Amino acid sequence: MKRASIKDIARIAEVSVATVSYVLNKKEGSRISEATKKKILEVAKDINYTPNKIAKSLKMSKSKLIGLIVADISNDFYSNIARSIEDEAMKLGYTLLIGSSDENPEKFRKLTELFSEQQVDGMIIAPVVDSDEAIKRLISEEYPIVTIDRYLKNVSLPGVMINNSEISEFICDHLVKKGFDEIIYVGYDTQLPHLLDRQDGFDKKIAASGVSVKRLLIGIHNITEQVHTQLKENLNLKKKTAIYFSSNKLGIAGLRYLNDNNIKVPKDVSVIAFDETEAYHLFPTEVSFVQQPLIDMAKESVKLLDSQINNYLPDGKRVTFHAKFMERNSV
Amino acid sequence: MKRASIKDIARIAEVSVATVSYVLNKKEGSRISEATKKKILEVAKDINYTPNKIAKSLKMSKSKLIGLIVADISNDFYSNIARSIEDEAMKLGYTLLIGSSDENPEKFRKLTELFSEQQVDGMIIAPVVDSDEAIKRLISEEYPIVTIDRYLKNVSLPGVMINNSEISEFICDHLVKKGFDEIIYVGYDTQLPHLLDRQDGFDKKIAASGVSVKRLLIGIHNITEQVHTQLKENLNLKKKTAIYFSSNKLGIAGLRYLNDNNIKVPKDVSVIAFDETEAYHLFPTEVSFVQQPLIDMAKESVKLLDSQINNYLPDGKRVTFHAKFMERNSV
DNA sequence: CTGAAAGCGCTTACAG
DNA sequence: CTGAAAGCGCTTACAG
Repeated sequence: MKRASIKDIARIAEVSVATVSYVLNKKEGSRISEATKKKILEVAKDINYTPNKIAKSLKMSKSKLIGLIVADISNDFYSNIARSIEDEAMKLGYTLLIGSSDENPEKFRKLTELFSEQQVDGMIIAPVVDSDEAIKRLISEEYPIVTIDRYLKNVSLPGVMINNSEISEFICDHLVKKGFDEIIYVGYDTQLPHLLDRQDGFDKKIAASGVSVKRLLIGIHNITEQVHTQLKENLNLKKKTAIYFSSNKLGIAGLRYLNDNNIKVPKDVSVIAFDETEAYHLFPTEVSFVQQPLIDMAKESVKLLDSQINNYLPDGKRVTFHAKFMERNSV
Repeated sequence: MKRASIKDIARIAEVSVATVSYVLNKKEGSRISEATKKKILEVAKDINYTPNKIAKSLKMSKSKLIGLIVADISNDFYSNIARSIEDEAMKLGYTLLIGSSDENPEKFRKLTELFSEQQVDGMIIAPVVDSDEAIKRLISEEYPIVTIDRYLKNVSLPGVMINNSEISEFICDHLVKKGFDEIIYVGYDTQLPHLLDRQDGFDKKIAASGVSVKRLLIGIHNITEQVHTQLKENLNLKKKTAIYFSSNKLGIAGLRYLNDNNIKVPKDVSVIAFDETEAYHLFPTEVSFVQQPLIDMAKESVKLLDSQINNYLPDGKRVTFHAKFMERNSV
């Protein structure tokens, strides 16, 4: 698997490696005769030359690699983000390294380390709980980073996110106005700021409304089982109830519970979920959901990273996108 | 963002870079005194040293990078595969580059080129139609490659796949035995061998059965719309009909059509789908489906690649996994 | 218009 | 037990 190098081209074309490099990189400044140019290009083609980007990276201290750390690439939400990031990154000439943290700070740290050792030019990350130290380490090394979806409480980093609190306020208001006896908030038992925001927005409005409320907080493992157990214990069909699922996983788990137990939506209970997934469309009733502008967020995250890499970004710029309530038939 | 190198460690610890390298790599052969060892490790920690894998890669001609080319990372099927590949790759010390081909041979070729220039140690690929040339190019460069999900007709490459033909035969038999008037096969209008196999298995059995059959072959773009149109035109509810959707995308599109048009499963029509997705569980009826052992396939693909990279694999080894029919309530 | 040379950060065979 | 040196495949300031 020994591949041709510019040295080989130089030898065969009887020029110096410098000249080869100039020609291959189409540098304008240095005028090379058309004759040698042509010869070099021919030889390159003949011997199937492909540049070694690793060597170039080493010399240039630029790898054109960016690292993406998500919680789990097999989660619809993140795989959709990854796809848009991939497209945008390619446009700007970057190749994408991907890793999943599983919400585990140790895995997260290892990924940052790995990516940093691979000399990625920057990282797009979805921080996990207790990842502050790993991130501070990156910052101290002046690593370009952009957060996506999530953000850090104590560190100001460029990033993209949605208006979590506001959209939850809106959803809560919407449900309150419909006159439910009880509203159930299904969220995670977590310290992730963006999820706390989601809950806070809801809490603020529900408190003001006086409507009866239950909060089911789910641990991040065995989500499906936990959601089932909690709903079983807490869902009272005698009351006119609405459930607000604050993530796609929670929504899917909850809808599955309703389906399995033959609970009709919106007849027996009303539902609003978070994030879009094809599954919502296959449910007996089309599910109303909160839609994040994933493509725009992903694209913006790459742009933010790219400007950081090229040093023309004011520190800590955070871009907030607006989530949209997509009303269907589940309320 | 200038990071410390072994040169810096050498200078501060007052030893040679060779010695630093030996210590950091814990080479046993060369005995270094405990004192210098300790000193070097201390200095390394003090100045926050992290190895530059790009430099190492260049020297060693091994990048510990592997490239994964799927059709679309935002497709559930591939993101699940990617996740398992990621886990297995990490275990073996590889980092994963990911790219989506969109079934486009030109994009596919670009990705192979990109990955090859980035000096990945090998690639796991889902070939697209007309990608033979790009792949032959890789082979001529003796690039370790493993195919996943799909395979090539004219080139013998190590890879993992399922028994596409057999499982379709099984599904067809199963439906024939249930005594349907008509069976509709929904597949792709494509030349991809593994999908043709899927269709061939079905065709073989349906021909022998004498049951009335329709084949709806869908182009790879605007799948949802096409499936809707085709089903609208071809689904005759007066006959006792079963539909076999031969991919997850087709299944989801088809089930959505049935849902939107209030067609009941299995009362009005019976359904079997391919691949697992959460969406199948949210459908009014639990959908019977063909399950591929994704995790095992993904793990095996990494192992195959790793053995190829390390040169202890007989050429062209192909591993066929057995898909499983998961019977639910949709027939 | 073209080339010799230094250097990016590593590893390792060799010498002492 | 330790170091000097070569080399992986590039780029580029400099000289001619």
